[in-house]
Amino acid sequence: MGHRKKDYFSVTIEKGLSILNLFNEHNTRRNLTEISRILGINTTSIYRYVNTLVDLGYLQRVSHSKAIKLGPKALSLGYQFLLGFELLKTIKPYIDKTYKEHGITIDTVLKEGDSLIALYRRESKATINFKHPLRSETIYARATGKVVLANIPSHQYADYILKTRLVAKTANTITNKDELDSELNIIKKRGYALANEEYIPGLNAIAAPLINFRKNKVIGAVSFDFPSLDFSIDFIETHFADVIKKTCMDLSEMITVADD
Amino acid sequence: MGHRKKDYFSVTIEKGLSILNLFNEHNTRRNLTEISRILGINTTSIYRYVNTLVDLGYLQRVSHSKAIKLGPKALSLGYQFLLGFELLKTIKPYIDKTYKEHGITIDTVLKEGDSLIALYRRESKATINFKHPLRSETIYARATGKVVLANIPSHQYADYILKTRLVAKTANTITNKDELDSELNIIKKRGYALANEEYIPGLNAIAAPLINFRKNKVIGAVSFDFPSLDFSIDFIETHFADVIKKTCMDLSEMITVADD
DNA sequence: ATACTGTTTACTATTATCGTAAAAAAAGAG
DNA sequence: CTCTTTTTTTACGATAATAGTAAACAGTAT
Repeated sequence: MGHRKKDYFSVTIEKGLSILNLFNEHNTRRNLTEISRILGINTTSIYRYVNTLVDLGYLQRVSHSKAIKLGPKALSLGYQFLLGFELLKTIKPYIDKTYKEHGITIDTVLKEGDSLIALYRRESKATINFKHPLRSETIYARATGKVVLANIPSHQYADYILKTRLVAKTANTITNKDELDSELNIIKKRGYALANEEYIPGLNAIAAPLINFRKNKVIGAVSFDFPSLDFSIDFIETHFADVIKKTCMDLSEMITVADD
Repeated sequence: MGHRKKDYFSVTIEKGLSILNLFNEHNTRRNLTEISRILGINTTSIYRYVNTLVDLGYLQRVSHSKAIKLGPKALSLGYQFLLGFELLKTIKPYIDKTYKEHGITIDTVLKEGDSLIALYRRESKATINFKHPLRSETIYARATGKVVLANIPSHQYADYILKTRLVAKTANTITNKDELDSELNIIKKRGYALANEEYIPGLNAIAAPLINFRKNKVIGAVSFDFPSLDFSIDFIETHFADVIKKTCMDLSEMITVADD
């Protein structure tokens, strides 16, 4: 019986990748025990896996220490992934063009389960560098997240809202489910979402959804981000609502065509 | 006996990663048989592995076709790798600063076995976009490669030159071993390498090595790239030799400290 | 010295994977 | 549309890879 998730699934590969996933911007170094503890896998197994990954060059031992860090192979695989990701290739030129036209910060995200994944970002020099995470779970607090939630099928939203606790990221985060409901209704109708410092203090945003028209499914969102000090929500809405709707409509068409 | 490379090495992980490695800028889609053929692994095994990677989100089936492409998990892992790679974090601010000061195209590469891996690149707007590969094997034809070769231990160079056939990338590529030898001697002495359209027609470059002083080992190189039409080799040498030497000296110090 | 924490090695039982073979599903040809 | 060819998916027994215990080893702190 074992605990194989299903047939034709390789648990070993899953474990190997879960190790690589432990390394990121905030955790550049880890040791065996730490990895073993986090993943709940026997030290000896971790030893074997890490050894393998070191041999292959994806990980590297830090000299004179037991710490392990990412190796050069990881770097080149990283670049390969970015360059080989079709959706990114499709949207990048268009985002770049829009960025040049308006000189604003543009954030593109992809829906993955109940999270958002950073797809591509261009930053206005004027903006303070707001640090968005690569993957964010608190999607109800972001313009991109709200516009995604507003466009998923209602049963899917019901599931989501049932298991999600609305935690305040800032003073403005919507933490009441009824309030979120009616906000999402408005968003769905008008085709874009606004976020008034709901995610990060000092950050205002407007977002519209990316839709695969063939499957009639929301797959992500695009947002324009502004420092709230210089750009009020009203100003953003009057000046950028049409732009972002147009941007997302164009991108959605490109995506639908590219996605077969 | 099997064919385990050694104990404490997981063949399965190696295979899983070799599949992911097949996807890149030029090959965004592949099918099972293709993967099986390239890697020389049984179709059924590939089926299991690909299934796993699809389940985990690293790969994605293209709808209404048997093709497979990279999935969102691959994208986020890609970003994670770039952000989590310590060396990149260390050198990036300095390269950015140098870029801003001089407004030239700067290429940073890492030595990995007998290849060079792209570490970080800033491009001058003025330059035509020369497409450097992420990983290049013909290192004897590049300024960065030559400066690396000039600084590896002589026995290592002997090994390298024995197994390498010097193929002409352009009319100017050095394809004679004796000629390369004396060129490398000069490079070693003066501390920087010049490449006069040896790699890509129309591209001139000057490069200096990145050295880990503690281990006394060359780990990569930095080059400034110029369109040969506007920048002669002589001009580049007189104006940028000192700059690149200083740049690499500073970076080498940072690297030595950061690398424990 | 001694205890403590973390890494590496040795060694079998277990079970995941391999690989043959055959069924099913697509794709292509006529 | 039918037949052929190619590709994907399932089934299953043999085999070899991995898990995991236990113990040795290395490094660090007390």
